[in-house]
Order: sequence, then structure tokens, then C-alpha cells
Amino acid sequence: MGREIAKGYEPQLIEPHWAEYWVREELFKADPAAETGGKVFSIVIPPPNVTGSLHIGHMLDHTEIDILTRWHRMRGFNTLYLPGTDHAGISTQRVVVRQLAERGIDYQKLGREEFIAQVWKWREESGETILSQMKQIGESCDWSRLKFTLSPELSRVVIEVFVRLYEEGLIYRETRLVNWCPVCLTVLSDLEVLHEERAGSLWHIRYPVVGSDLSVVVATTRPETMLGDTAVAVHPLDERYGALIGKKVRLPLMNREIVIIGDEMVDREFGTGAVKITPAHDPNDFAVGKRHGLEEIDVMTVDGKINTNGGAYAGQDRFAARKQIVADLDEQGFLVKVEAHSHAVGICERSKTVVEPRISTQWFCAMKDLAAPAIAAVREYAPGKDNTINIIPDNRRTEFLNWLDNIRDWTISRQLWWGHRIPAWHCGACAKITVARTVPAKCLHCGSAELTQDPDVLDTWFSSALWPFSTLGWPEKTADFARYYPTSALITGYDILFFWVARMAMMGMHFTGRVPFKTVYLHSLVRTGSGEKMSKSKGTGLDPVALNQQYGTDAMRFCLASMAAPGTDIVLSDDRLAGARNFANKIWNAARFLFVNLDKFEAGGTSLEELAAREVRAGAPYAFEGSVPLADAWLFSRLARTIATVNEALAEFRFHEAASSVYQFFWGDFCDWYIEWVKPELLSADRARAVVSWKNLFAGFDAALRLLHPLMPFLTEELWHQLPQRAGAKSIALDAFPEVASGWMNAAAEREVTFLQEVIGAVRNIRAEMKLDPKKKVEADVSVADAGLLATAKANRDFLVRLALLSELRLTGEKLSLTGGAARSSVEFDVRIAFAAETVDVGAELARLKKEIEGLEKAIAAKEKQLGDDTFLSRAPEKIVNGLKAALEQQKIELRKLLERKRELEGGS
RNA sequence: GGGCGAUUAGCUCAGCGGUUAGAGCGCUCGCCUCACACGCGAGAGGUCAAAGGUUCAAAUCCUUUAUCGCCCA
Repeated sequence: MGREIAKGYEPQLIEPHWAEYWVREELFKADPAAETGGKVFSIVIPPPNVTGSLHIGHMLDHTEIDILTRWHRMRGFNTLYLPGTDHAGISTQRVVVRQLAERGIDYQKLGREEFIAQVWKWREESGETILSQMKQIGESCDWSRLKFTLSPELSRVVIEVFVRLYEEGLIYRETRLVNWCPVCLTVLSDLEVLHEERAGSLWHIRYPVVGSDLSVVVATTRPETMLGDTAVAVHPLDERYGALIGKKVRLPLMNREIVIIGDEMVDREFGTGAVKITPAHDPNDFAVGKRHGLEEIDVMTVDGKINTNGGAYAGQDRFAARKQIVADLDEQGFLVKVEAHSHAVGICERSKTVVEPRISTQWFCAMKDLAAPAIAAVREYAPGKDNTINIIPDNRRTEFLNWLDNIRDWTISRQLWWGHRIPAWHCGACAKITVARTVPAKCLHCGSAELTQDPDVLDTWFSSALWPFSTLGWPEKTADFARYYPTSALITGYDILFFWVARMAMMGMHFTGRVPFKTVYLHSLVRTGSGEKMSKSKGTGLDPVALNQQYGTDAMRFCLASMAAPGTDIVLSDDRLAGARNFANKIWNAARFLFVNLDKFEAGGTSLEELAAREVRAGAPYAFEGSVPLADAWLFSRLARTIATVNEALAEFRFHEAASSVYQFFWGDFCDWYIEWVKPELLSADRARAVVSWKNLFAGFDAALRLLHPLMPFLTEELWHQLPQRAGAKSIALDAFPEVASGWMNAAAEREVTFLQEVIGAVRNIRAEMKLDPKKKVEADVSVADAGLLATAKANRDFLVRLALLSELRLTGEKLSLTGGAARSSVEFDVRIAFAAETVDVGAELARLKKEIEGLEKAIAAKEKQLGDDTFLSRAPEKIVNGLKAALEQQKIELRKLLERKRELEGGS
């Protein structure tokens, strides 16, 4: 009694309850000891920034992960979805530095320890944001296994790995030219430098040759670096300059003599063919300098100002200095000309400032040996082949391999405080380095106790690279590691293929000998309407939490899933979201229909348990008087098809296909046809007939809910609980995913129903075209040539009458005169609705007929041509030829009917 | 400079050798039909960017071009 639910679906009213319930009941806690016949599904989250908040990209990523996780769990896999966060070195440090600065505090003065304490404090305050958001949107994580990259537990793994790599000679410390960010005040790896094409200038500067009145003109895009020039280089075979090699030029502004050298790296075609050499500030020049033993003069401070080596320009910012230097050169007559020149500029990924090449001593990780097994794992992938990695979509595979084939050593140290401090100690006595797992008492080399720990921390991606095994307890031999490693899949955006995926593959292979994941699915990025990557800083980001509030989390999930075709970026729009929200509402209202009518039916003395207990649902489809009603047979056949499609689609990460398939089933088949069809049966006077109908309806609805659950967890959980469940059953998420029962597939039923739908469609079409009063019932004559289909029509007369809104239906196997009314024909049937001649718009009818005839004639001509072609007949597969022949026959029948109809109309007008 | 991807209905996108090319939204017409107007019913709308080629057969494969986007140097 009183089962009626609200008229519209209001997600805000039910989501918080279930979100909280799922966490409280620990429903998704994994048990490595649980036996599931070898079926294991494990996935680790791409750890979001601990101090961040959920953005639309996470929403997509987490939706896909959660769909797969719930789907596997429901199919009886031992399932783990492991959550966690990343300490995000540079960005977190930047945020806290800025916050302190706003309070007038200089973090440098605060000191390392106090600063780190401040960051932890900040983490306490905002570090839970993203986790609580993940709980809010109902991600089916095992929260008892929550991990954090900078926790003591995971830090130990980082140290272990660092020490091992150092001992293996794969980590080393060296002085070289690196990418330096003058704003973040740290070195960056190559990957963290973005390249941007920018309009700049090419300045041509005259360097006078010492002891002659000749001069050499060099061209540069960064004139300020001339302060550190230690040579001018020309190509040794360049006739213009050959004689000058070995001579000296006087460096303008600095008044320093530097040598002219010959080096084959110089491009004779570029600029003037002579280049200034600044070994301390340019990668190519650095190499030239090493070859020629040139002095390296560093003219810049860490924060991008000219230092004391820059003479009069000391203290000026690099860009101010550039202007000043150009002006001075011009004034002193050294500036020959300025050309517009566009060139690639390195930009810091975080601060967006121009990166400076800088000579610096850093820690590096040698990559060649680490890369080899990862390359092999991806290159040798074949379905079912052990210890290989499948990358989807596979065009990313090539990208992955290209990058790894050309990999360069990784700068792993960072001049930050927030991160894993490098476990290396410098000896004050012998200056050598001691690397150790715990704080060493004395120098490994000279025994001195005068040790200071290296001030640098590790690149954040270093710890992320260990994530799939560090989170499972490695290097201990834990039950989790044994059960859940390698993980089943990694789902992440293609933008971190190199940063993260490649490095995990390398570290995983190196330390465990196993791939860290069997499949990598790289999803799309969510873009704005104008095609840009969404970004909070540009104000183009969408806040998923706000959108979830507005449309419902299920709608958001469904929307993202339905747009997530592999390899295509997603452009999210309000329209699209509204569509998904409408779908949720549709499901809600289908349920509402069930419960409203059930109230009425239960009043007759039948209980819900009799109609929809679990055991009852499991027994569908039910027969009435010995046979399953056509509507039910058809529904379960459609359901079976949908289940198969969803399973196949999800197995291949084709989320959009799974989504559209359930959408079509639920809205198109279940609501538009099935519910409409069985409405009268549900309250039929024949109680036994009604009971059968109810049982099948509930069974179909229940299966649909379970089918929908991975996509729309909240709504389905809510409605599932309104059906009778086994005592103690806690969640639809722990129920079984629907499986196709034997006998569900029923091609005959589908063919028959398609026929009935077409008849109804034909009548409805006439009604609409004739602009009939939608409530007015009409008489219809229907002729069906095929005896079987005629029988189907007769058996389902009530259905036809009701959905086509007929006052009378005359069914015949005889040919039908189509005169004196409006008619529609298909291969199987003709339908005629009688009208007074003047009500029929003959002109419109003829126009419609003509158009259809033209299309048909074209199709028939094309087929006849093909079937008349001997080469086609001999080469095309039999199946195609037969299909074509059958289709041709049908189209010929259709055409004949249309032509007859046309003649009649023309004759009658 | 090297590589990759996109170009299909007004919009956003599926389809990626085989019978008259699909969806959602938007649009047009008609309906508040007792689950749903976040709805129901019926429609209109596309020479699948251009040119060439392979094939019995091309939106789908290949080549070139154009436009747009991404990645790497």
C-alpha cells in the first residue's frame, strides 16, 4: 500500500543517503582471501592532487573506473578499486607559498621544517576535499585501503626504490645544463617543459674582430645571453669565415675578447652563418663548449635576474636586461638589424614562465635499461599473452613506443621542500655521497660523521611511478600484492601517457618483473565548446559537483559515458546533460508507473512478494495458458540482446556503446512499447493473466535496473530497494549483473513485434498526415499476405487497436482495395483508413509517394546492376549476394504497391 | 621540422569495406492520453571536406590537397 513515489526524479533527495550508506556499510571492501574461481579485477586510481578538488576530467576518469569496477563486481569478480591521493610537489608547494605570502610570510625565512609543517596543516584542511567529493559521487572504492604518496608507508617504498636504483647504478648525480624555472626555483624534467611557438625577433649583432677592421655578425633570439658568450662559432667549411677561425672578437658591452671557433654543428644557412656561443645558457652551446673546452660563464641568478657576471646589467630582470642590452647595442652601433622571427619557447608547465637552460648539479635516473622491458611488454602484446600490456586505443601504442625508443635520462631531483627527500648524505670531510635507507651515522667512504642530507626532493612522478605496487604493499609479500598485482586495467587520460603510464610500466617491470597493469585505457579529455582543454585558471572549467547538484550524479555519469567514444575528446554541454537527466527521470517514472499500479493491484489481495520476490523474478519469463505472451517473449529477447551488447562493449572500454544500448532498450523498448503494451493486462479482470504480466514486468524491470547500475548507481540502488530482496541483501551493487538465460533470445518474437510496430506506425503516420484529432478513433482495414503474420495480427488485435487508436480493425489475407481513403503499404501489409475523398490531400500524398518511389527505384536499380555483374556474383560472399537478392525482391514488392497506389490516386483525382 | 588525429543532418558526435548512413539535442506539425510536458505521437533534414586511386563493392582502405586540433623535437 502506498507505494507511490515522487512524480519527478529528484537526485538531491536520494544521493546523499546512498553515498553515505555505501561508505558506512563498507560494501566495497576487498577481501584478497575471497575465492572467485580466479576471477579478479583490480584497479588503482590515478591519484589526484591531495589538495585539489574534483574537476570534470576526474569525473570522466572516475566514472569510467567505477563503471568497470561495479560491472566486474556484479559479475562475481574479486574486485578492488583502490583510492588515494598524490602529494603533487610543485603545485602544492606553490599554493602554500602563495598563501603564506598573502599573510606576509616569506617561506624561505620560515625554514624547511616549519614550512613542511605548514603544508601538512594545509593538507589536513583541504586534503579531504577531493576524497569527500569522491564519496559524494558514490565511487565504489575500498576506503580502508586509502593511500597517500607521501605517507610514511609509501615513503619507505620510495626510499627502497631509490636506494636500489642507486646501488644498481641507475641513479646518478651530475652537473649539466638543465631546464630551470625561475619562478618555481627548481629544475624541471623535459616533460614538464611545454613548447610554444612565439613571435620573437632575430637580432643581428656585430662583433668586431680583434686586430682588424673586420667584424663578424651573429644572429640571436636571446641577446641578453651575450653577457655570457665565450666564443663565436662558424662552420669550418664556410668560405666566408674560414680565415677567421682562431682569431678573436671583442664582445660588445662586456669588452671581453672571445675566440672564433669552427664547429660543424653551425647551420650555414641560418642567420648570418655565425653564432655566438654561450655554454652556460644554451643546450647546443653547452655541447660546443664541452667539445672546445670553453669557459662556462653563468650570468643569471636562480630567479632569472642578471648576476654579477653580467657587469653593468647585474640585478636586472632577464627581460628588462634584454631590452636594455638591445638599446645599448643599437646606441653603440653594434646592432646591425632586427628581423621578425617566430621560434619555439620552453614554458614551465606550472608557472607558465619561460624556462631558462641552466648549469646545475642534479640527480638523474638512467632510462635506457629501465625502458627496454616496458617497450617489450607493449610491443609484444597479443590477446592473452602473459606479462604484456595492451594499450587502447592502439594509436597511442605507437606514441608510447616512439617515446620510449628515444627516451632520455630523467631529472628526478627538485629544489623543493614538499616531497620525498632524497636519501643521500654529503660528507663534509671527503665530499663523497652516502645513500642509505636510514639516516647513516657516518660516511660510507671515510667514516666521518660530518654528514648533511641532500636538500632536494624527488620529482612527484617518481613516487607515482611506483603506485600500482607501492599501494599493494610491495616490497613485503602481502596478500593484497599476491591477489591484486598486476592490476587489471589502468584508466587515465592520454595527456599523462609519458609522465605516468610509461614510468609505471618501467618501474613495475623493473621491480616486480611483472607488468603493473594488463590493459591501459586512455580516455578522452573533456573540452570546452570552443575545443580547448577545460581549465580552471582560464575560467573554462565546469564544476562537476555543481553540475551533479543540478542534474544528478547519475545523469552526469551517464552523459559522460555516452560520449566517451575511444579516441575522441568530449565536448560537454547543458543540452547533453539535460538529455541524460531526462533519461534518469524516465527510469524513475517507469518505476512510478509500476508502483502506482501495483497499489491498485495489491488492493485485490495479491502481495508484492508473490509478484516480485527474487525467486519469482528469477523464473521469468512466465507463460500464460502454456505460452509466454508475445510482449514478454519479445521483451526478454530485446533484453538478452542488450545484455550481450553491454558486456561486449564494456569488455572493450566502449562506454558510449554500452550507454546508448541501455538507453535504447529502456526508453525505446521497455517504456515506449512494452509498458504501453501490457498496461491493460496488469489490471486485467483475469487475475491469473494479470499475475503473469506483473511477474514478467517486475523481472524485466529488475534486470534492467541491474543492467543500468554500473552507469547509474544511485537511481538504481534506490529503486532496487523498493523491490523485495533476499533477507540481509544490502545493495544492488552486490547483486548479480543480469545474465542471458537460455531461451530469452527469440528471433521469431522480434520479427512479429517489428511487424506489429510497423502496422501501428503506418496508422499513426496516416493519422498525423491527415491531421486527425488525436483522440478520434478510426476504422482501419489491414491486409496481410503472410498467413503467419496475419495470425500474429489477429492474436494481437487489442494491442493494434489500442496503440493505433482504432474504432474497428478489419484484418484480411485478401488483397485490399486502397481507394477511397488514405493508405500505407509495406512488404508485409497494406493498411487503409477510409476518408471522404475531399479530406485527403491528394497532392501531398502524391508528392510523398513520388519521393518514396524515387528512392526505391534508385535502390532497386543499384541492386539490379550489382546482381547483373558476373564479377560481383563470382567474388562477393554468398551471404551478401543472397541478402541483396532478398532485399531486391522486397523492394520490388514495395515499389509495385507504391506505383499502384500512385495510379489510383492520379485516377481518382 | 617529425608524428598523430579530426573533417558525416543546424549543433555535438557514433558508424570505419558489403543491402535506401544513425543517435542525442535543435527544428516543424499535432497532443497536458489517468508513469513521465525532464513527456507522447508524427515528420523534415546528409552528393559522409575536395580530387584521384585500389576493389565486384568505399563514409569506411590508399595517395594528394585544404582547414582545424594535439603530441614530440
